[in-house]
Amino acid sequence: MRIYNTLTQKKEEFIPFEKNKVRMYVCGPTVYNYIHIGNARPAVFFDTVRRYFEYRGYEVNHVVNFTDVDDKIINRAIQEGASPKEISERYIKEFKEDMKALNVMPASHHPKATEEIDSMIEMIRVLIDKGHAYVKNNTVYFKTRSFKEYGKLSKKNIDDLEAGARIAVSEEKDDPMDFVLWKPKKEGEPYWPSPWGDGRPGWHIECSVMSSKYLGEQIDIHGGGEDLIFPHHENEIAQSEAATGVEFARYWMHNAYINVDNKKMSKSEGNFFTVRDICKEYHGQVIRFFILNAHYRSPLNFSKDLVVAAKNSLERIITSVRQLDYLLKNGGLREEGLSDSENSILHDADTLEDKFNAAMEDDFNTADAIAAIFELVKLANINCKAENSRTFIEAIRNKIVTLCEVLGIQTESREEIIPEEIERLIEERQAARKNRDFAKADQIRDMLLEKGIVLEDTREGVRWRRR
RNA sequence: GGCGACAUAGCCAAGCGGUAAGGCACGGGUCUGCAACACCCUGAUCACCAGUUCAAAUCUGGUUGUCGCCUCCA
Repeated sequence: MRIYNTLTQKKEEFIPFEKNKVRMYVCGPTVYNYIHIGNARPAVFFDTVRRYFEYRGYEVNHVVNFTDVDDKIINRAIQEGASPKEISERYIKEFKEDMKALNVMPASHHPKATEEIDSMIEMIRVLIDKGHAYVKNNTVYFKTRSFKEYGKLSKKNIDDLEAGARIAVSEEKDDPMDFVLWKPKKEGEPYWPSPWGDGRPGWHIECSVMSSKYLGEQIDIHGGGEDLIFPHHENEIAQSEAATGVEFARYWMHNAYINVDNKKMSKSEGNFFTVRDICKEYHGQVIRFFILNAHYRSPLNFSKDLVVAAKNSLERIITSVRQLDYLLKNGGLREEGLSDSENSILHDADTLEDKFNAAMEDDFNTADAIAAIFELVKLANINCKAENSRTFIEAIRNKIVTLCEVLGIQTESREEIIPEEIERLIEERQAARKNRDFAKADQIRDMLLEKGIVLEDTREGVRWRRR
């Protein structure tokens, strides 16, 4: 298994701290709004990473935090006349709903920043004790220059940063690059007591703390969007390694953005599409498929046309599985074992499975993995007939379904039982067709189409599906 | 100014030194009463220039263009 590590800018062999176990932390959302399609990318991608590891027999401890105290949440609360807690709780709920639509499994742990304040205070205290942080006016700052390796992830050096700094230099800080670990309370904002006065934690300290609490001081993989590299992840490294003295995370994985018109999409730009809105028109599976169809480190453009293309593309896989299910149910398949030619085809299918695995082993090349699935689909479409053996059809079908499932793509027919009404109409239409009463046959087909039922006359009989 | 990424057929997208995966769309055909599904056929020398090499989309240098980080942000 090879993973591209932002830290070394190279693909590296994955060697976990503990054999067959993966400790993975992925920065989660600040919960003040519905998530947009760009936020969906890391969620879907790292969920796929987790699924792949599990498929390969690893035990994955996957942590995704909720940043539930933050300026944006507070602003939103003021706007809506609600409390920050109401806002964050509402959007945590909505986030989980979107995850469900995208078929993203709940993480092993979903810690909330506001429930980990004690641990944050503890870590800040350690940093002060070790001389990596200082207090001024009830504010605690991290002393960036005290951490010699600062900049090792983002490949920046402090002097360059200061030269190009665009922020007004706070006269309070010893150095412009120092960042806040604890900030004092402001009127009307949530606060917690601390040795440095009432206040709340800075953003970066949250992740350092939640990561070490749920995964230990050292983790295998730390993930997130590439915009988090600096300053967020750089600061996390500084805090964690300054506090513990050991390497924080071995593999840093960052996904590229989803763009609109080749421009970054972000909440602050306002050029974004929420997952919720897209799901009104397209199944969450389509979005998931759209995301996985490109390599996670390549920028991906979003547009309706591209989603439609993804939908049609995914439909091809689903149709194939539906046909196989149809054969298994209605095909009158041979019950004896495999013929020589079937064995040979199954061998080809195994080769494609190997291709799928090799693609995933190579830094999670989901695009290549999907290509392997399509080749498998073609193999099935060409070779799977009613004359085949049940064992054969089942083997092919299960292979496609399993590989799709590794990517979190569901192919199972949603409806197993044909409602009697539809079944009756299909029979009626078949009778009409037999009598060459095509007008009546078409009338029934149109009627069902209006109800969202598409009929397909195959050699093995009539198949139907929902639009 | 510093750091980084990218440029492959109409579109999306793999490729990581050995002679261009896969998908969508278009067109032609087979199947079908018609349709849908499926199948077959059809398409690129990889932004440009120079170099390294027996061999480059893949390595090096340069040019052009696009984007991102350096400020909350997936």
